[in-house]
Amino acid sequence: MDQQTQQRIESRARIIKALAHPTRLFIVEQLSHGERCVNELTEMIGHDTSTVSKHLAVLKNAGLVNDDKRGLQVYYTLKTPCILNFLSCVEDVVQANLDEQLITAGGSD
Amino acid sequence: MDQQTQQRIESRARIIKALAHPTRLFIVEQLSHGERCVNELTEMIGHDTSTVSKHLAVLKNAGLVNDDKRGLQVYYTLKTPCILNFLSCVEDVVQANLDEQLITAGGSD
DNA sequence: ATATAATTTGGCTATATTGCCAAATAGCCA
DNA sequence: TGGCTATTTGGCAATATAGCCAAATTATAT
Repeated sequence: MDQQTQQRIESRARIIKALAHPTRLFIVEQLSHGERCVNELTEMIGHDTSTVSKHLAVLKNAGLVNDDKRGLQVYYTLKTPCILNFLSCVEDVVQANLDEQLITAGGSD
Repeated sequence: MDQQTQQRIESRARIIKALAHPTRLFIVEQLSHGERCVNELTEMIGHDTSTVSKHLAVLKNAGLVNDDKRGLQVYYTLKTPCILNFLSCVEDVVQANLDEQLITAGGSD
């Protein structure tokens, strides 16, 4: 594997990693409905504000969200709507896995 | 956040997590060109066979690949082609990030 | 200036992940 | 059976991640 391939793959992995956490997926889903400030997200998520803030920092670092400070609040928005298509693909996999489990469970043993 | 939402999101995160590693992304990319056995992948990746085998187990557990033992080899195939669309979206984000860095680097300071 | 509210940062512990080595397993062939 | 090859499994050490609390930062209003 040449170095260019390596780097390309690592860039991608960094972004996917940023999405690979339930809380951050939830945030992305919320932002797909419009901007949200840290406080709103924190209330929905039920973790410490600092934890939510750190998750947002991860998403921002990956280039997935933008932040916009207005007054005391910082409003976050989704930067890349195509992420949502990605998520619907992931949902297909979830469904396929469930179907398979049904088949496995229902099959002869 | 109700329990159903929680579970849905965790299912998704599990799958995304399986993709969130350079080696596993590389494997998925290779499999998009056709089936590969563990040995072939190991040679390309340059890690221990056991390491590659464990990465493959992660992908399999997430329902992303199938394995098929034929003789001594185990051949792995991609189970969900839509994953590739997902990756092309990720690539868009990579590009957007790069572009932004160029702008930032070139901007006035 | 002070008080208050929203957010971020630093620091800590607990847990999870990665990669290696060694050993176990599975299939083929003599 | 015994040897050989491909793959998986177990176990360990190093590193990364997540969450909490406390403290710092930023903006508003009195």
